[in-house]
Amino acid sequence: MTERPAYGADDTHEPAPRWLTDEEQRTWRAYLHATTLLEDHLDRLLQRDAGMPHIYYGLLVHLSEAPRRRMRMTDLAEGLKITRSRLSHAVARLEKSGWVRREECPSDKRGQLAVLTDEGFAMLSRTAPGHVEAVRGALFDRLTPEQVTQLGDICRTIATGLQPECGDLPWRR
Amino acid sequence: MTERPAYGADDTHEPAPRWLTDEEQRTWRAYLHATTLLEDHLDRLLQRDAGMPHIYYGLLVHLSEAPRRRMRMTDLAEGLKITRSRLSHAVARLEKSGWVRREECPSDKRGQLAVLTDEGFAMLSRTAPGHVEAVRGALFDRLTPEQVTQLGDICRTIATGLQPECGDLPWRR
DNA sequence: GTGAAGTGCTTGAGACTTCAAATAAAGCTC
DNA sequence: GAGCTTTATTTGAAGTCTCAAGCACTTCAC
Repeated sequence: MTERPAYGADDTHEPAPRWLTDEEQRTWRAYLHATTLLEDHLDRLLQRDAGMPHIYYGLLVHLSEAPRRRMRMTDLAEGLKITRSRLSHAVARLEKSGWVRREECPSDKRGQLAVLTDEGFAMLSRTAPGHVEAVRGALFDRLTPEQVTQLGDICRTIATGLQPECGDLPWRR
Repeated sequence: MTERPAYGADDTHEPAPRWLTDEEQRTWRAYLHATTLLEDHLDRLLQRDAGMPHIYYGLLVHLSEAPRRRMRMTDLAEGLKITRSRLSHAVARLEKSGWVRREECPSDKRGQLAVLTDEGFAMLSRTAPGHVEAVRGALFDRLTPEQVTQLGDICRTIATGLQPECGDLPWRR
């Protein structure tokens, strides 16, 4: 994607782009393939077993772990690393399915709480084992324990660098 | 997502699910956060600079490297790890923008070739340096060379396990 | 308090993805 | 070479995501 290309004819006076090395390039493509395939795979499985894409499923899991199984919309969006708008649409959809319910926030009249319903909880109970197996089968059963540690470190580094609050670093242009 | 949960009440006679360990769980969440944030980040940048999501950009790059800058639809879909249907829609959109053109396949009348236009090539030349910088800034400049190697190995392992042809392994249920 | 600015959340339109169904051309078998 | 199956691709509808407004409430400063 970001390779030292045949294009990028360097007759401008821009500073020469630091193209990716061969290894970086191979790694980048492997990353794109792995993440594309894994997301598709999990989406397909959860669509079949729970009738929703896996980000929606993650939303329900997140709620299930919150005190009283409810959270402010903004906190939920931050926890899931998605925009409020996307969350709003997602909750609307999950509300229609009956897995989530909205409640007014007592302390702030602008606020809304997303609440996991009993039906939602029951659905998680049913589908969680299958989902764990899918994640294991695609990821953890294929990696060595060292690789799991490495992947965790790498992902934390990437995620940290992309948190919204780091929004105006130079490479964000 | 796939944790040892409060739900999953184990009063059934199913085999006990192998819940994720703490470290696996942390790694899994870090993975989800990193991939979500990185995809959003690159999408936003490329939407701004090239007017398309980064998978479409990847499509153009892939074409730019092919002999005569053209490829059969099916090969392109496989190379990008996306479905033919998605590719079909994507090419239709890129055709409207003028970056890609379709051609009949001489050897197989069912076939179509996606061809990168000169305008598409020029657009890549313009935007590639910025895109490399974005990928570097978010990923390679933050990882050690060892981590880049590790990430490559890990992603290749994941991707290999999810190739379409491995479609009927037990954990795919 | 009152107005200005900020925060929390939703909405609608347009773009993208998925899934299932449709078309058209190969290839295979008798 | 006539059917049957398979392969290559497209289409349309339904669902999801993004972006830019929009509305309602809160906070801050005077």
